[in-house]
Amino acid sequence: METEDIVHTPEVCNRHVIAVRDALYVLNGKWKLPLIIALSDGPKRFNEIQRSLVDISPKILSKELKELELNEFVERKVFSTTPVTVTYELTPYSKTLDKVMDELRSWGELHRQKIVASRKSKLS
Amino acid sequence: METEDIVHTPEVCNRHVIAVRDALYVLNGKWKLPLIIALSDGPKRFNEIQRSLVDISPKILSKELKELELNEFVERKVFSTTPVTVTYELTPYSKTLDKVMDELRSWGELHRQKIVASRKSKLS
DNA sequence: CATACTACTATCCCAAAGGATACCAGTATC
DNA sequence: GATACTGGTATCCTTTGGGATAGTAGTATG
Repeated sequence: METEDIVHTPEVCNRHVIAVRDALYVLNGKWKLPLIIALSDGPKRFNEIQRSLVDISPKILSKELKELELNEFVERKVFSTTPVTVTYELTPYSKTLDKVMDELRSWGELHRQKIVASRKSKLS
Repeated sequence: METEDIVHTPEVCNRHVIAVRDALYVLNGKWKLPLIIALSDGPKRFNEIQRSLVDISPKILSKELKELELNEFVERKVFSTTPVTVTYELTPYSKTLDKVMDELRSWGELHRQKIVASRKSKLS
């Protein structure tokens, strides 16, 4: 049942390439995932995010948040306090990324272990 | 059982960010995944790959193949025919990416559908 | 003897990503 | 009146990714 009866026509491969690229296009860049993870324990304000992700400049943070908003991973809420406060929080749609993130995370851990192990064996 | 008893300490989040970044670091760029998919139906020679991935220049192809080799996704084999031929093929380790790729692919398809749907609703 | 094939490398160039710094309006605080 | 807070923008700069083009050594083929 789990056997690989995959057909390797150029068309099928091409669809796969496109789908995977679509996914990576949305997730790539230096800050998208750190941002999503930073927001995963609740809404945060602009300056709060900037403080928790050390070394991100306001220009970059602004740009990344806009992109996350466009992709509907993040909702921006404005409160008319004085001064105005703005919060950013994850949308329900962002939860559809959970399995992708889990796989990326566990594979990333596996790969790091492998790298470390192969470094050691080369020091033999 | 599937409930989210995730602890959101900065340390845990940080480990997650690092692992996910490690994974994306290996997969990103314009050509890594097309290359892996291109090799998924068997070994290919350098010029064969270049012909099947239209528009990749030899410099880029060479660089990408070296990186894939470093990460042990691809094995390079030299045959002393005349002229020398070189083949590239996926390693068993590259199969550890299967689940990641599947998740990325299916999420990419989901996301594309969402984009298309939301475009339509905005044309209302 | 010229051309084509093998697998590349070298050089130069352009565009995009990312970052540093200064600045904006408005209000509150010292 | 100076400073600090809110959430950003504007400008300039550097780094990185990627691409175009030409060239390499050695052999074979016309």
